[in-house]
Amino acid sequence: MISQTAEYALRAVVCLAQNQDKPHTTAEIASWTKVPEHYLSKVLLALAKHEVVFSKKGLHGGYVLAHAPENLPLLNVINAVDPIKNIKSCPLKLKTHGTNLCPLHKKVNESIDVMQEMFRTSTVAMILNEPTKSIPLCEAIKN
Amino acid sequence: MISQTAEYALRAVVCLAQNQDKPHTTAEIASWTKVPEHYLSKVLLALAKHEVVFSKKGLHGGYVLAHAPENLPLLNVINAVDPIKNIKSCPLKLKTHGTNLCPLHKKVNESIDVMQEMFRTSTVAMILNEPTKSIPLCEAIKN
DNA sequence: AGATAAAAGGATATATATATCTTTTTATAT
DNA sequence: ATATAAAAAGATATATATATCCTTTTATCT
Repeated sequence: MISQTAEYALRAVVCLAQNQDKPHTTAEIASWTKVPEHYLSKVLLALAKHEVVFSKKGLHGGYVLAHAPENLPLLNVINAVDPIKNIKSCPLKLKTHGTNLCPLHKKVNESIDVMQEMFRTSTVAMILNEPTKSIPLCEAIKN
Repeated sequence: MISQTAEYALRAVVCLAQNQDKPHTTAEIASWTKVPEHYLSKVLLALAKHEVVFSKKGLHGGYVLAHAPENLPLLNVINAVDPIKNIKSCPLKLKTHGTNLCPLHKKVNESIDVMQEMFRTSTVAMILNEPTKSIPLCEAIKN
């Protein structure tokens, strides 16, 4: 339901949230998240453009989170790379429908709304703090 | 959130549900639903393979619904052409995670579940019967 | 049986998403 | 100032989804 690119973006952001000590390079993040490095570079670019992350150029540069994990909904991350878009008007371009969606498209739209709402109300902090055996991106397992 | 192909499939099925008098040809359905005819032909093939529709070959043939609209969840239509798949195991192939998803992938999976549930509990009949000004696929508007 | 209408199937084209590689620009530290 | 590390940008490749066209098979009617 979310694109591969959005999944990559989420991984990168979770990774940065787990390592807020200093900027991290694309290469580092790629290795941790198992995302193809040069593709990740584009993903991080998009995240920077949307101010989800902050990029620091030059020596000892890299990427850092632009917001505290508590203030960073997953939806913002997804929308930076692959926006979840509502249906605004009839996909069949039926003139009489226009912006008044028929039941079919209302239902499809409703599902999009629900999805947005789920990701809007889930922050990166929630992902980090949820009690679990499997730590995101890490082989380690809690006891 | 659902693919173009899934949208086409939904349109075709709603169209057949609105016209259950006799089999309808790919060309007819294409014209009503505004789906590219030759692409629709493949979509209908997939729907037939999954027994969502029934195909009748030869003269006066075409496609008919294989089930009453009341017994046809939208999910069945979508899954015939573009299955909504849950995440079964860690996308990073982390050995220690395996089938025990981390919070990030649990959340993503949860959103997939919700989506499935919405389309599972919505039937084609519900789409047809919902009171509305905009009738699916039709320019006509109710008063 | 023959003509015809329709689905089924195969081959190909186009567009979009995903991925890789190389060069350029920018900032930092010495 | 210079060297270096890093992001940014550009160009290209690959894969997948979407779309089109053409041929073959199947069923129906006269």
